[in-house]
Amino acid sequence: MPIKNSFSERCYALLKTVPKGKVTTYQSLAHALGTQAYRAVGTALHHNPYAPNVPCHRVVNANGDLGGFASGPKKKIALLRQEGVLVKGGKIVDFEKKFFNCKPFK
DNA sequence: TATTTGACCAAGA
DNA sequence: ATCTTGGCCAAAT
Repeated sequence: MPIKNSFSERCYALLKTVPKGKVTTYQSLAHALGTQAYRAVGTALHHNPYAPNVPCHRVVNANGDLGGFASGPKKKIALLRQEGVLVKGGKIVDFEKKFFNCKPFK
């Protein structure tokens, strides 16, 4: 019973569309999904049942801060670094350049 | 069904 | 600049 049309599933689907080397925000994801539930997005990603399949490390806070990560912030920084996104002092370097605004999800 | 919680955000002090 | 407060909405209990 694979296909579940829950809010979380939509988050993952949309998140998979974020290109490598870019980051998005919880707010952008939620807004693209047609809701204001930034927090619900965070909750969904924390569960993260599609672990490596979904690039949950590309999601950061709207103010350019690193945000959270289930396996610890170090891991998240390392993954971002591999994709060319640098993190300094818990902040995304050149956040505005790396930011990817999600398009509305059908 | 109701209450609580959370990988958030924005505004105020 | 930091800290507190209120608000948003889905998922878990």
